[in-house]
Order: sequence, then structure tokens, then C-alpha cells
Amino acid sequence: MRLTRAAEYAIRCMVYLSRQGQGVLTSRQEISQRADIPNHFLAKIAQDLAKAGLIEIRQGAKGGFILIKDPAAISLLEVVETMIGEIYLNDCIARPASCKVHYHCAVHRVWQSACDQLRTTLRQVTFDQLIADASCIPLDQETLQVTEESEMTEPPGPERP
Amino acid sequence: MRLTRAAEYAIRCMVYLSRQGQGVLTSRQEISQRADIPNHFLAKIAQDLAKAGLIEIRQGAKGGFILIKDPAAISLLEVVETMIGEIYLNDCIARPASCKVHYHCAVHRVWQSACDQLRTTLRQVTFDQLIADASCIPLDQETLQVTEESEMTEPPGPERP
DNA sequence: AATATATGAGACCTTATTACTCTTATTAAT
DNA sequence: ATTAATAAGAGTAATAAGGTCTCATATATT
Repeated sequence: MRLTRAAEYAIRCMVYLSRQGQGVLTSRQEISQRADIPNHFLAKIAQDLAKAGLIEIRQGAKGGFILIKDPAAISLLEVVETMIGEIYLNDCIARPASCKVHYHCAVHRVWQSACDQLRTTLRQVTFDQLIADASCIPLDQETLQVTEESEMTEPPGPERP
Repeated sequence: MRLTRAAEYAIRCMVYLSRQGQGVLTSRQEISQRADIPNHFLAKIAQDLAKAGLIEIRQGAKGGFILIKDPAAISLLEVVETMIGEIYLNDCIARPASCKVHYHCAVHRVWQSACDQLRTTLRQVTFDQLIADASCIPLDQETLQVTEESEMTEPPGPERP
């Protein structure tokens, strides 16, 4: 398996939305800036998350993303596999044709059980656990200092007179 | 982590050599044919295995590869990491610069422990265990039937009159 | 010594994937 | 109607994977 950038961004996005809380609408721009995800790339990633039923996308002015599920009901595995497909460690298991007698191969069995173990581990981690603790995404207060002069045209600076 | 083809081939090569036994010389051609590994690619892979001290490469006529270590002392992890470097699951851990406050990130800790778990699993599997059972590489007797008309110029066909 | 038979080492090539970006819709608030 | 947002998907540059090819080197055999 390979954790792609898209998957890492998806996790960050979900951590951010989980912090905001279930049902809270957050703009793509805000997530993009705070969680440090390329804006357009996030749009693409969000589509996958929406298809998987994790978030709802609201179009139009004041649009954005809304976390649909309870963070406690979303596992890390679910988000990861939404982005990269079902986890596998070796080609043989994903594409049995690439190996000859895979059904009774000792090496295969090792990879299979290692894979199962990994998936179980990731399945046990939920997003309410992940937001309980500090994470790579800075908290709101911290960010405001740093992200003030962003790459975006004109961030709306909340405390402007 | 990503199990590359080179790593899969390396495992097959080591399974084959382990079956032959420690200290037994086997030609690259034979391994290539029997374990279904592209001949020249195997040469490249063998160099890595040799550098890691797993096999010895004997040059010249009647050259080939010799398993140096006892199969019971070679772990699957060792062979895999020889080929793809130390296993990691996410970029953040391999390249801490790609994340901001990695040292106290909940997501990181999950990946780190999943990674540790995976490496431990692979470390516990040794090649004597792998050859005790059937594998993807056909046994000698089986192969002779199938590989008879190979891509090579003139295989020496042991039962020719 | 000469020759045939192996592998070594590394340059080179092709294809696939990653990680984005860009453009043209579409949707909703004002 | 206008403006502000996202949708959807095509397009693109960079990187890596997976081999192949060539020339050099080493060794057994004659």
C-alpha cells in the first residue's frame, strides 16, 4: 500500500471538519488554508469524500463542506480506503493473475495476514480520538498569526474595522 | 510502503536459493527461468542482495549465486527492506519536514505504531518457514514439464538421448 | 593462451502514476 | 442580475517503476 498525498490531505481535511463538528459548514478556502491543502486539489479530494458519504458539499455562494457522520463513527481506515482503494501490500493479492499458485503460497499468506492486521489497526482509530489530541493542523488561534498573508487574493480578515 | 516488483522478485529469488540450501551455487539463468524473473533484472536485484550480505555472486563460466546466510536467520523484513529501504507508511514519518508539528501529532502516532507492527510481523517470518510450505515457485519436477521450450537459446534438457 | 560462458555495472528507455493545475460549467445568496 | 462559491473533468509536468541493452570483467575448459 502507498499512502498518497491525496489520502494524507483527505485525513487532514477530515480532522479539520471533525474539529468543527458534525453538521457545521466550512468553506473549502478555509480548510485549504488552515490545513495546508492545495485549494483545487482539495476540491477533487472532497468529491471522493462526498461519494463515500462522509461529507456533504454545498455549492454556490457561502458554500463549503459539511461533515455528515459522527467523528466517532468514522475510522481512519474508511478515509484512507476511500482515497486509495482497499489496502493491499503486494500485487499478488490485488492481482492474483500475477502469481501462479497463489492460493497455497506461504509468502502470500504472510502478506495477507500482515495486511489484515494493518487494516484492523486503522479500523480501530476513529476521528474523535484523533481530534482529542494535538495534530499537524494548527488550532484556530495559532493559525491566524501565521496564515494572515496567504497566497489567496484577499482573505477576508475577520477583525478588520 | 510499496512492495515493488524488484522486492517481490527478490523474495522469490531468496525462496529459490533457500530451497537449494545454504552454500549451494545456482546459476542466474536457472533462477530466472524457474522463479519467472526477467534475467537482466535479476542481475540488478542480486547486486542489492549481495551488498546486504545475503548472497555471494560468483562470476565467470559456471557462475551464479550462493546463499550465504542460514535461511532460518533471514527474515522477510530483511529482504524487503534491502530492496525498498526501511518500510514506512506515510510521508510524514519518512520526511518529517513535510509536516509541521509532527512530534505531537495524533495521526502520526497511529501511522508510526502501524508501521512498527508491520515491521515486527515481517521480522518474525524467516525463509526456512517460507520454504517449509508450498510457494508460488513450482518445484523442480513440476517445472521441467512446463519450462521445456523456454525463451533461452538452447536449454540443456537433462533427459535428451 | 584462447575461447566460450557467465555475471557486473550502469546507462538508457518506456510506461504508469502522482500531484497538481486549469478551464468551463453550475449553483446559490444578495 | 451579479457575485461568490464549488463541480467536474481534461490536461500537464515531474517522478518513479520496471525493464532492456551494452560493454566490461571474471572464470572454467580446451
